[in-house]
Amino acid sequence: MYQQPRPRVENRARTPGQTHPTRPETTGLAPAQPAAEDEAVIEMQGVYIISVAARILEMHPQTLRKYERLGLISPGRTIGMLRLYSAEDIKKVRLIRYLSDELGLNLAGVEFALAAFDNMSAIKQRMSSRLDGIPTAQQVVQEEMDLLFESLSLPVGR
Amino acid sequence: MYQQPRPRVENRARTPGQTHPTRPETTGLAPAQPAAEDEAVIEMQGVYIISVAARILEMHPQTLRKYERLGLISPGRTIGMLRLYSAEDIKKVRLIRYLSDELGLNLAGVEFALAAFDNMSAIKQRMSSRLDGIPTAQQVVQEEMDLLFESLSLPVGR
DNA sequence: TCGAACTTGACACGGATCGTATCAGACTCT
DNA sequence: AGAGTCTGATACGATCCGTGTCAAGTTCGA
Repeated sequence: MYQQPRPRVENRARTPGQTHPTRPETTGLAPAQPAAEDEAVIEMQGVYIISVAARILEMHPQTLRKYERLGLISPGRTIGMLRLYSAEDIKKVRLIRYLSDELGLNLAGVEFALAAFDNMSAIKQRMSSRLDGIPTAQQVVQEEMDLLFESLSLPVGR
Repeated sequence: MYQQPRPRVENRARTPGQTHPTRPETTGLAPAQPAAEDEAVIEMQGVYIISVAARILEMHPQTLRKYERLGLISPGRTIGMLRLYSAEDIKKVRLIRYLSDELGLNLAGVEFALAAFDNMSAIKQRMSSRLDGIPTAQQVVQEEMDLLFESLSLPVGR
């Protein structure tokens, strides 16, 4: 049914606390689609409230909230502060779950891996940019960095 | 009889079917340092048996053995199979402890981080090598990759 | 406006991990 | 000979993680 055991460590990464979330004014995020029975329809919308996202991912809603509390994901919000999970968010949760379940990382490790992944992407971008006039070198960097991503058992596209 | 808890690296090939650490004949694993006759093998320039290494690191010997069992470190051996920790090994244990204690990674995360680090070093090397004729590009790669190491809070020199 | 579903924080559980500790029996090295 | 190390096995107390529940308040579609 649900998930099995996980490793350890719980820590930082949190936005400055407030007793209650402040609504971001008139932020016009598209409201979640009402609960249609057909999940295919729901998936096509690309934005889901937590209960739908949890169902899609087959994970407990509390787990998704915890991931957010730890700063691993940052789903959008409705004007009324309801969480809205985009396709990107769903994808990221799947990556988190892979790192946790398959590789056995705890959440601190997941945080580290995600940061490493982001930094690698950024550096790859910077190198490519700085090698603008040298296509040969750009090619090399492209190939090798993709190799690096592969070696970490991480999907290249995020 | 070996690792079950997690799909983890279990290596350090050992001759199977032997009751106990079999000494690999007279040619087997030599101490980390080639020359061995002089003085006790134990005390040679930066090479320590487990009890000494544990004292230096202020860690439990069993913890060091566990790290080795998980493939995180690979100390040398005397002809009699006693573990010999080189300065490099000590350094690596300190890195492991940093990742574990300071960053909160579990051992699976440490394994991931060490692998990532090794892969990054290797890729950096490969890029530099392939950019042999383009010193400008080599410079860029050098700088950016060092930046990447820094961003991971990892010591550049291993 | 009603009610379902959401928000928050808090607390607790079972299982797993990790460092530490101990045991017995065999072996190494001074 | 004796201290120290080797092996595998077992066990412990903390801690972590996913899950679950609770109360009290809010949001939003119908």
